[in-house]
Amino acid sequence: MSIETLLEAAKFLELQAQQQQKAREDELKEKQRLELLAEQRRSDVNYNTTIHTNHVSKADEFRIECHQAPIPPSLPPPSMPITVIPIPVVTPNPTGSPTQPIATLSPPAAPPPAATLPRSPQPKPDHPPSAPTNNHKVIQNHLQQPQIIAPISNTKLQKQTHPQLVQRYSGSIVSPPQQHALLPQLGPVLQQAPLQNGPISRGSPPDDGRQLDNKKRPGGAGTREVHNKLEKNRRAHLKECFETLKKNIPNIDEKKTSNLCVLRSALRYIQTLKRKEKEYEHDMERLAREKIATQQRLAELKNELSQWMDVIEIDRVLRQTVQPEEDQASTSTASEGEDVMDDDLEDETPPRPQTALPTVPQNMKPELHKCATPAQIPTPPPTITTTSTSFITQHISIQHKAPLHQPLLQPLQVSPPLMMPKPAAPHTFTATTSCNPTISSQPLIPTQTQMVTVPSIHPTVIAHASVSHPSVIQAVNHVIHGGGTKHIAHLAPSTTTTSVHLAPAHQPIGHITVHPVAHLGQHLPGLYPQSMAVTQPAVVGHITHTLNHAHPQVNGSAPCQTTTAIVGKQTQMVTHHPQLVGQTVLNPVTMVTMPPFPISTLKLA
DNA sequence: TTGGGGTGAGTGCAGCTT
DNA sequence: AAGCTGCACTCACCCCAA
Repeated sequence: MSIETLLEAAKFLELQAQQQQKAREDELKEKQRLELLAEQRRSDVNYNTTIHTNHVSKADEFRIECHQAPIPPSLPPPSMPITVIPIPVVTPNPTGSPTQPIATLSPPAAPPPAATLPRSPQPKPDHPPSAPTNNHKVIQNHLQQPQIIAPISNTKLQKQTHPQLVQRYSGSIVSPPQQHALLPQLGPVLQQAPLQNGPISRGSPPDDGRQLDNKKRPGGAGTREVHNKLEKNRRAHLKECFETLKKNIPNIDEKKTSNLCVLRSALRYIQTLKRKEKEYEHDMERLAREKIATQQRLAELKNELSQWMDVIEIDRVLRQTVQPEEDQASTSTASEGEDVMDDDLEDETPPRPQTALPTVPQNMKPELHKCATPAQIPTPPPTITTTSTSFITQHISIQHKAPLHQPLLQPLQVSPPLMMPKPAAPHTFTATTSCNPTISSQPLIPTQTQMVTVPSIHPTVIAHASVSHPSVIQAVNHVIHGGGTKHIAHLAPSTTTTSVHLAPAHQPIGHITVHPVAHLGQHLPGLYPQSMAVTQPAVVGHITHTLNHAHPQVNGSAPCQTTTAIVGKQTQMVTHHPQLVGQTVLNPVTMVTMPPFPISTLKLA
């Protein structure tokens, strides 16, 4: 039996089926006309029918077959029904003897299968190519099932499943278990026999007989279909995970990266992160050690300074300087912007429109208003401009609350009003940044201000300083108000300057604020465009604290806003002691070398 | 055109759970 | 013991570079 004959038979059968179907449908109406059409078809639709069948999906074909199933009695038994070798017919043979397929192949043996599944014209075209052996025929029937199952499946799948399955099951097709394993993939129609019995027939003796050789559970709720679905999901999930991982890896090519590359990149990235983490830990340790050393140095310096100053002399100086304090401050800050501040201090009124240096009052305005009621905000004006946020945090918090056990790196607790920076002139940021530690002062610092302060001071240092000897402050004051003849003589080019703010006495610790003379650069841009104020906040804090407690009267009753105004009246205290300078600057990070300039001029300015 | 790499899919097997 | 799940193997297909 050649392929051509099979094809011919298939075409013939299909043609007959179509004819009969149409005839039955229209038999009553247009019987004669239908017959004429049928005649015409017979004459010219030979190829059309084949094409049509080829385009009809397998599922549809099988549906047609199912519909045609009851028809067979009326149909003449196809000469070559062998094309459809129903699996149930083949498989029931427990022995799995290959003789059965052969029997089905033989035309005489065809009728029994045809009874179960009547002639199907379509398989015929498929059959001949795969008909070399009986086994292949059986396989082909199996292989057709996937196509039937998923008519939507693209040709790729069909192509794929075909050779693969053929190859895999070429030698074991006869074995019932595998046939059974393939059954779940059968189309809805053909599955009817096995699938309808599938779960049910699992325990059925015939099925058991078929599954004897199957090590796996035969039917199970899973079967191949379910398992394949699960496997698909699993692979999809895997893919998703890879994509997620890929997204989380920086500097990785979005497109041309295989999973292997993703894994490698992820590994490298993780290693890099670990390295960085270690580096940061080392840095933290180093900084901690430096901080401790700095604290120790600071304590030593304070001790030396306290011993160095004569307490009696300091008291005398302080008494002398109590009254001249304000005068000197007002005189020393004769620059433009400080007129307003003086007015503020004296009148305790909101700053009037700026005259010469409008920016400064603008800076202070928000703070002045916010500090108008010291009771509400007992915080001193954050006049410290620094390049270190941590320093701001720690220093201000200490100034405000004077916690001796302030935790390291504790975020700054600043009242919301103070936290609000007010956009203003470039000078404004000076006060703003000092208030808001979140604003990194480093990039915001305008160049014209050129303020550099000692950034990192540990709270403990400040706390310690605040309770240390008042003689330090007195000595400083002595240096300043006492003419400074004695100590100013010691001024060196690299001078550290600090300014002391005198705040009202009723304010808590820190309302006498020691801050860098950053504003000095503002007030004296022409003189010292690059003037740097290097501050040792710890010492300063101590000084302020001591001053505050030692001479509350100097503050008078100026409210908070005046405190801010004092900025302009600040006593530009030049603390210059060779030891101090040489010893306090331990951490290069906290040190800013000042350009040499005449201290006397600076003080007078 | 061909070989290699990557990926999707099907399947078998083993371990675990019920 | 049956069922479920995950892993590994294999194959086919696609894409790309030589």
